[in-house]
Amino acid sequence: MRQNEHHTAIAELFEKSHGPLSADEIRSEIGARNISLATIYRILKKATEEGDFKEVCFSEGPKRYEMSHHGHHHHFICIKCDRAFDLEGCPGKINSLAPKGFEVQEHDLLLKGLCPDCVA
Amino acid sequence: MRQNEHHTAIAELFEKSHGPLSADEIRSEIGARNISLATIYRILKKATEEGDFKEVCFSEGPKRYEMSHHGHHHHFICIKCDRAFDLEGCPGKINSLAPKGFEVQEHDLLLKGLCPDCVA
DNA sequence: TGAGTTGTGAGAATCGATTCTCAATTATTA
DNA sequence: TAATAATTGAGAATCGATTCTCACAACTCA
Repeated sequence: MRQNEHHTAIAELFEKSHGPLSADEIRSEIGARNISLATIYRILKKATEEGDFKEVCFSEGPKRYEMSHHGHHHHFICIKCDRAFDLEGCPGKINSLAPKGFEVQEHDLLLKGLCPDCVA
Repeated sequence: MRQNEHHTAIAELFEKSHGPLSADEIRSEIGARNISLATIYRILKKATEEGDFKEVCFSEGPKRYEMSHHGHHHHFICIKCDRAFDLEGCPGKINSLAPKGFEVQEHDLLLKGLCPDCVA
């Protein structure tokens, strides 16, 4: 596969994914024999710089990535299977939690618990 | 200093701090000549296990710690000086962002931007 | 086709954070 | 006090994540 194909394959993965994926998750999904981690990181870095993909950092674990054209949203992470899920919506007024003097530029919200698969 | 004194010194740091501190920040505050990182990590680990201190993980950077007797609250992190600050309050209903089937156990909220010192 | 360019895999190297090792120090106990 | 036990600092070792290296393979296009 060539760079563009890799890029496309990863973008397709994102589109059908429940949430952001880590380099390692991408590798497992694509199939370890078909792409090396180094290449995945190269694609991710390039696409992130170009604005196609977006980094999503959680408090623990590796960085994850998603398509950057998603609107503002938050995530749920399963404490059992470690998968991340997109959540729709965002409670307003979050930024007003900061006292005067602080200049809020963005906020992250992460819910943790069990995903439907792991609840069962 | 002996273990209890270290513990006490760190707890006092927390009490007068604006927010959670990393091992390295604790070291700078206490004074590098008086305590080694290894010892700080030892104290932090022990006190965390015993429930005195609590880990606070942000998406980037090292773990930070705070007194565990603080009530539920969130944090602000300054993108310039990297310091973390406690925020009071929490918008309710956050957990209801998760769709049916998800079992929410906790949530983290992090505001990012410039602290008063760095705005100036 | 062939010279030059670009992309690749595999594994080594690096990164920051944290933990481990171990000899030296300090406390505790008999 | 002497023997024993616990704690410490300094730096080495380790950790998972990511980046780098480099020989090789696959493109480009004249």
